[in-house]
Amino acid sequence: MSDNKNQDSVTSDLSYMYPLASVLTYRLSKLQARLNAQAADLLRRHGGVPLAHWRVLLVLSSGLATTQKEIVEMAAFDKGQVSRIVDRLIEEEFLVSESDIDDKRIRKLKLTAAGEQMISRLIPLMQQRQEHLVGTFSEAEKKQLFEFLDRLDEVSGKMSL
Amino acid sequence: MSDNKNQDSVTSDLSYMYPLASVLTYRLSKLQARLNAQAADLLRRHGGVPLAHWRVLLVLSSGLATTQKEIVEMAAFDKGQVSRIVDRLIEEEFLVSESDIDDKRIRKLKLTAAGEQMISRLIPLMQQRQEHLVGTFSEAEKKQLFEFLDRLDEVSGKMSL
DNA sequence: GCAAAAAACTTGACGTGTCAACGAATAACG
DNA sequence: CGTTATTCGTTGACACGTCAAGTTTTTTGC
Repeated sequence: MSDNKNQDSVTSDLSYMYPLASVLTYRLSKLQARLNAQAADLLRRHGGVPLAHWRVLLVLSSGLATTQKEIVEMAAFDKGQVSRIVDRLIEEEFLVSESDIDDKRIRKLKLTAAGEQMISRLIPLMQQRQEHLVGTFSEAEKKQLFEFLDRLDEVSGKMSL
Repeated sequence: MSDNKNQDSVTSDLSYMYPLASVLTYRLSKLQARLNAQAADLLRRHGGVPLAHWRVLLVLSSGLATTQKEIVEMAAFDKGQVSRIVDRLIEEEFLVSESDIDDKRIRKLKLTAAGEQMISRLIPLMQQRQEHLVGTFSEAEKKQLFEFLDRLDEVSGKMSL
């Protein structure tokens, strides 16, 4: 009832100077923002953790990572951010760390019971959300969508101006 | 040569627990990150301003907004952020403001010569970038892509868990 | 072995984004 | 009118994200 409405007029208005792609990046960033807000909101309302913390916990819970380096590699997060988030998660007792015997640089990370509990409580919700998001896409459409994203990934990498 | 590689293994590894959509959000956020980095890099390398500042300047230069409120409406930015960015742009003398005679709450914003110059220097680059991004998409594909985004926008709005 | 390079993590600085509370000015309307 | 509601903008607080420099420990390679 207050601020931003008219998504439509925005894109069409700006488009006279940025025919498509700026509108594309605009659209993508708005979509991203909404998806993040939705996820963060879901996590908050169900007594969860901030979104970025959730993502870290999730990677750990999958068993695919036990160190910060692995988290960074798996999820393409920033290592600095991961370092700080892990600190917080340890403070909040969702994680414990022990230093590796063979390599004292490494923090081996493990979920606590509280951590496990939080994850298993929230995972079903997040899965429902995922279903909700892609539920309207047929298999063929999903495939196409991902192909588009692949192509955008590719061109978003190399550009030398 | 250092940190994150293997986009592929990431998505496929995580997908065992998050069949598609989590991968979708993952993919979108990575794509977003790359696009932003690309734009920010382009702006930085050509002596420009930070990305968010650029976006504000762009809306102003289009003539579609002359007040903060209008910027917020046009671009769906946060008004707090716009307030601070406008402050900085004024400090850096890309903008000037004068208070409206009829409504003393309002800051009427105008680009300075330096502001205009910066915009007109960077716009061609940004346009090239846009071309680069969507250049490989046919008209039909663009249409399809945008239809997908519309649909995702829609479901990303309403969800009550 | 030992110096140099690299790895794992930390820290600082800055930018981006969102939310909510607030102040000042204007508009609504009884 | 004058009170109340609304609007425009500011500010504080916090989460998120990126980059670069710095520490400690391990590896590499003479």
